[in-house]
Amino acid sequence: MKLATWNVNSLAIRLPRLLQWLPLAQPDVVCLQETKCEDASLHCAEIAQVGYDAHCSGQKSYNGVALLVRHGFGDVTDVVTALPDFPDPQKRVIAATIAGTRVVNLYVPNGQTVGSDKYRYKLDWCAAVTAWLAGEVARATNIAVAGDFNIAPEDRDVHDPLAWEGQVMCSEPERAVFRSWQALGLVDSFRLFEQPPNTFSWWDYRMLAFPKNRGLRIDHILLSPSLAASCTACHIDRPMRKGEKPSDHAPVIAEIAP
DNA sequence: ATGGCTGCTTTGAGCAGA
Repeated sequence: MKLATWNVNSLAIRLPRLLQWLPLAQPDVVCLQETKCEDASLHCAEIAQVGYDAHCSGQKSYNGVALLVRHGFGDVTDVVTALPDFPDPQKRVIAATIAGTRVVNLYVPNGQTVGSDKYRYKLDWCAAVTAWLAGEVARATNIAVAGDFNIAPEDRDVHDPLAWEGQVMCSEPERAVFRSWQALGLVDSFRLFEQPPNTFSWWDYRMLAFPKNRGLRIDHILLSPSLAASCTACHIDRPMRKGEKPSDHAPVIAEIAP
């Protein structure tokens, strides 16, 4: 399975790029975040034309997640679009069993600033995810948890660790969340392999951050031990951040042998 | 030191993102 995650920052704006990219990258499963559109506006027809079925949990203007599955890849069952015991109008999660692999797609809240109400919401939301994932991991041998985590797990995932020390996305409570998901047995697929230093998945639109490579690695694909054992590659599709109308995030792509 | 961009909004200046 070729599994990708990409925060598109508006599907409506990014649709041409998505439709170009799918046939080139040829992922089997894609986790999209920040679709920013209701389910009826997901352009399923155009996506189907390039060979993908879409399953989504969307809302107008903000948030929204979708799972794209390549035609013929396998059955899609047990679709879930909400966290149990955490009522939330914000659409940030979709999970499905795809060809026997449980795929969980997360758009973790941004958190704004440490100590803010939004930061509290981020930590509470993540705690609800942790409790839910424990059950998901126990039930499924093959499980992948992918998405925009809005957490840079280590200093090497940050262009300027001193400037970011203790800031949102790098704070200790957020990094503890990431480690608690690892403690469930999930493995950071990116770190299974030798990677170039200063490889990031997000760059601010401002401050010439991308040309200066002032970014963070906040988009992740975690794999159960079974999937990690057959994972042959993981990379960040940096060129997707270039050119006309890029998202501020680049896709992360993991390849898992059958 | 601040903000610097992009996308959204009952089309406007303001919010949100990270």
